[in-house]
Amino acid sequence: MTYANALAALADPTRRTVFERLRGGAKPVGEIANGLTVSRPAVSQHLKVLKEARLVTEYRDGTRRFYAIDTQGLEAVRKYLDGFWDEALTRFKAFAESEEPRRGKRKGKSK
Amino acid sequence: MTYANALAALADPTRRTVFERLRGGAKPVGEIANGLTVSRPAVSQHLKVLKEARLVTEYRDGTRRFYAIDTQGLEAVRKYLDGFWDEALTRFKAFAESEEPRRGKRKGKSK
DNA sequence: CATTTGCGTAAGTCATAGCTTACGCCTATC
DNA sequence: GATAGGCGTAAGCTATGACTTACGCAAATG
Repeated sequence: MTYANALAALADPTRRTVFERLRGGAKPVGEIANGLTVSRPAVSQHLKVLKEARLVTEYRDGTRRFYAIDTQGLEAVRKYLDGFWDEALTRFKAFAESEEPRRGKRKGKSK
Repeated sequence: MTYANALAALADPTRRTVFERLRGGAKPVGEIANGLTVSRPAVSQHLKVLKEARLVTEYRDGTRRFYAIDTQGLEAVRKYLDGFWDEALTRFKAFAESEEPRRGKRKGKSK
């Protein structure tokens, strides 16, 4: 059930920011934390969560710890989401959209 | 930023259960809540969150409210995740994997 | 028109998640 | 071998989110 951990990990905004900072490639913790509003220990804690969710990998070089994106967690989430694109689902969706207007008022407001 | 709401919505286990119950097609609230460990009002609150995240749509039939999966939220998340599959990323991943063993100990243990 | 069915919403409780500061462990360097 | 850099972890605080019960509203039903 890695997809569950990955979803929970990606749900937090600052943790997503940490994760997104790894887009360009592997970075040590200090560099990741630099410029963020939260403290460096907070970043360490986020990285721990991301690691357990298979979203990042870690390797050490001297005194530093480099973190890089791990595609395992991403793939797990992707697979989970793909399970909702069944033809049965989209077929129903088409049905609902043609049925709904007859029922009456759809709430057009966004938020 | 719908993907952010969708990720937050899918992070909760019981909310995911609610969402997954819509796989077979649209269902009224009572039917969704039936068999779950949480109360029906709790389900209503979850559906509200899912709706704001564009993960479900709602339409009414008499006194009932039917909920069905909305692919908008799913697509938003999918797009977000796809942004991490850049060639630059996978290229780096290959680099890291060839570089890492030389550095020494990789932590092979899972949890 | 009173009652029932099917919901959403309000209010309040409780657990948890994210943050901080303080501390301690490695590794490198002098 | 002492010092400094780079992190992870522990402990504690606080906000938030998931739940409950109580209530109220709209549509169907008699």
